[in-house]
Amino acid sequence: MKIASWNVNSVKVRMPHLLDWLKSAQPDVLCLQEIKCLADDFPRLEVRTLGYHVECIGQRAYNGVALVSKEPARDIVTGLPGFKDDQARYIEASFTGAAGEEVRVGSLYLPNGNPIGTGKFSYKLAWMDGLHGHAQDLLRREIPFVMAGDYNICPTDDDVFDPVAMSDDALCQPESRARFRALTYLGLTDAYRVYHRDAHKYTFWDYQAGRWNRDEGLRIDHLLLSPQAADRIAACDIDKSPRGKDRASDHTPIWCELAV
DNA sequence: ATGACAGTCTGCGACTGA
Repeated sequence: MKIASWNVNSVKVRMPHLLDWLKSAQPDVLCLQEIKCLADDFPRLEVRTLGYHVECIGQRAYNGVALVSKEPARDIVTGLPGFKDDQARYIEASFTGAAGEEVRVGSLYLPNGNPIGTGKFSYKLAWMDGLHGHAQDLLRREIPFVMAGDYNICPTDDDVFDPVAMSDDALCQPESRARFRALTYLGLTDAYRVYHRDAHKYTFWDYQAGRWNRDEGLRIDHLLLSPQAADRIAACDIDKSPRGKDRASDHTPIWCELAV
């Protein structure tokens, strides 16, 4: 089962790239973030033409997350359980692997948190605490699950093109990183690091200052795997090709393959 | 250097993002 995550920065604008990527990459489940529209305005028909189902939670102009899947989603949950949130940042559902095994997949868009020292940063930390609590609940079920999305966290300085320039950024704060590590201490695995140990591998490049052309980016989109999912991981990589297109999102997809 | 991005709607400027 191929599971991917991509912050598309407006699903309407990115529709051609989204359709191209679904056709070429053939993910079983694609988690989208920043669809930036109401759920009713998601361009479902085009995606349906390729055989994919859509479940999403949206809002006007900002945020919004979706699950795009070959198989219909089951037991859908919208909003991070146990966390009162007026922003559309979480959706989760179950899918069935080839061997008939249930896999739970969450698509999350963690708050950016800038600038630090404001309510935006405390909201980010509270959201991460909520995610930690929900991960604990899912772990008790002992089923394979993947928490996929834009975490807005660079786990270490290796994940940042210029750690000094980013030292005051919410994406690199010790409090943000500690909470990301706490998820791994629960037993979750950063799928990318199972296969890739090298520094300076990115999933995001700012539109400004020629960051893409200079390969100056951030690794902020992550696939966190439960122990039962990590036991079945067969591959994981970042697909940089969509970022090089005209009118690209500032993020590019990350995907993993689970042998289920 | 009056610059150098890209989405959204309160829309032709402000807000948000990372």
